[in-house]
Amino acid sequence: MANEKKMVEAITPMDEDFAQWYTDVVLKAELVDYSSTKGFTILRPYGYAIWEQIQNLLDARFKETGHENVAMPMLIPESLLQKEKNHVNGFAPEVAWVTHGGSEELEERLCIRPTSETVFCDHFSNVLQSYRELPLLYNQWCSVVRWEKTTRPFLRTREFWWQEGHTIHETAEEAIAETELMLEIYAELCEKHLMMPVIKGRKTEIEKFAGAQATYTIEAMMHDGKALQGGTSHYFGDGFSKAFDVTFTGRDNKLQYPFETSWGASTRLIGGIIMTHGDDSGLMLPPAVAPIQVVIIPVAQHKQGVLEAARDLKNRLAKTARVKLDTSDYSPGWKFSQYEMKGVPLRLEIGPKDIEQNQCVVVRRDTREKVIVPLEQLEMRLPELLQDVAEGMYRRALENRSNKTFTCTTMEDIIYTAQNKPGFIKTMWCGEDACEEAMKEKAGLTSRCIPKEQEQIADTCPICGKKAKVAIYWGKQY
RNA sequence: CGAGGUGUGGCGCAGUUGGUAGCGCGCGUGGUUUGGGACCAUGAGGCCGCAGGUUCGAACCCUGUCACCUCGACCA
Repeated sequence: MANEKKMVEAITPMDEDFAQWYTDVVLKAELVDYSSTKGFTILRPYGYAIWEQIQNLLDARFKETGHENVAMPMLIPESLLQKEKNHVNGFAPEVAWVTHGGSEELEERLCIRPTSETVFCDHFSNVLQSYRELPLLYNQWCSVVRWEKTTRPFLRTREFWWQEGHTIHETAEEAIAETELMLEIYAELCEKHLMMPVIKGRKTEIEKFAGAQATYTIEAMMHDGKALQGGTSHYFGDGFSKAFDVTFTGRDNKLQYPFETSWGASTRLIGGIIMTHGDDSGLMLPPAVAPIQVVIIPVAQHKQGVLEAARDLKNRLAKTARVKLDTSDYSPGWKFSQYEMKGVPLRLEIGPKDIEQNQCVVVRRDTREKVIVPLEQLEMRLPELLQDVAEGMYRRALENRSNKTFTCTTMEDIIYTAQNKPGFIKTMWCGEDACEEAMKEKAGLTSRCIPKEQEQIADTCPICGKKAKVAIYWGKQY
């Protein structure tokens, strides 16, 4: 009977069907809703609030490192998009076009930005005069459109929200340093705030961004062993500058081309949080980005003094954490489940028994451990407990990644592992495109990244047998 | 874009040999409850995805079409 009731809103167990589990969590935690436009989703208040937390953390770091926010047009003339040929080839299959203004057909069709390198370059070419103005360190928060064939909330939608940084520098060294700095900032966001361990590395020629000289990435592993790219940082050299004729007068009074970077992180990170930390009870949010860090649930709230005590706690603790008090008429048990589903890191229960003893019960979302805390100690204990939850989340995520990372030195081993054990496969690689393509055909794996932290696993490439150049991660990606 | 599947109140579903739609959850109202998804009473809510066709009669049969989901190929 009680079971029947549970079934109604139950989340599909992860091990039964991970994809369905994901969809259930996303909808039941009220993060997104589908819209009437295929492939476009609505970020609901709770989902958007998580994004705002991520924005705040990233934006602060961008500002600290000298970047300025700007807003660029969302429509790009076709001729502009065509200027860099690798770039346009990479994006052409997935751009949406505006062909009419009102009832008038446009002379030149306009693409809805899939990314804004071209617009930034065009602008840079208009404003840049002298080396004295460099570097220009710009960022914008916006949404972009890519006409994906199949879509999933957060992971692959036709419109997604992100930030895209675009910078130009006087020298290649400076631009490369910028690319690396931004990758570090993304890694720091993931590791310190989202509690997602990531592998920093470089993309192969095949996997790199259209038009880039080098693409850097942070790769995280989801609970099911698949990879998710958490952010990318590209070094363009002067390729775009030349294509868009961005020039400045150098120190030597000669016309020069600046060196350029771009970097981005998107709402896909939220998908990463869900699939890294979630469990069969639903979402589990890292305290740093949880819109509600502590939910206060009064028990027997109609009894004398309970609501007053709960309100008092809420007011007091508002300075310590993001606190919500739920005084709705649902039963406490219902609220417990509800906020677990929504991933709130800590739950604070206060009822008549607690009030009598001047204490409350705090329950961790990650372990469900109950801690009795004297009311006067809350300001001290809550931050500690939030920290404990965060560390526990990181530890479990790291453990999952370790358990699902396999080192292979032969093709047989790679194929067997790829077919039987979801996760990352680490091997040596000769650096040839042909071997990378063979990996896809034979093992169904794509390269994730050439990790920054290199190690010598073997001397030869397991695919062709020739001398190996680097260690590389393979996997299946979202 | 290939292969498969599903469209019936907000959600999940039932609907027999064709006879004009029902259940659970949720939602509203009143009351009793409250330490792991409470209970009683009462109420609102449905062009059966859409368009044709067959038939005296279609949620059900036929044709077409659209949307969504899953799996592949492509991507943050």
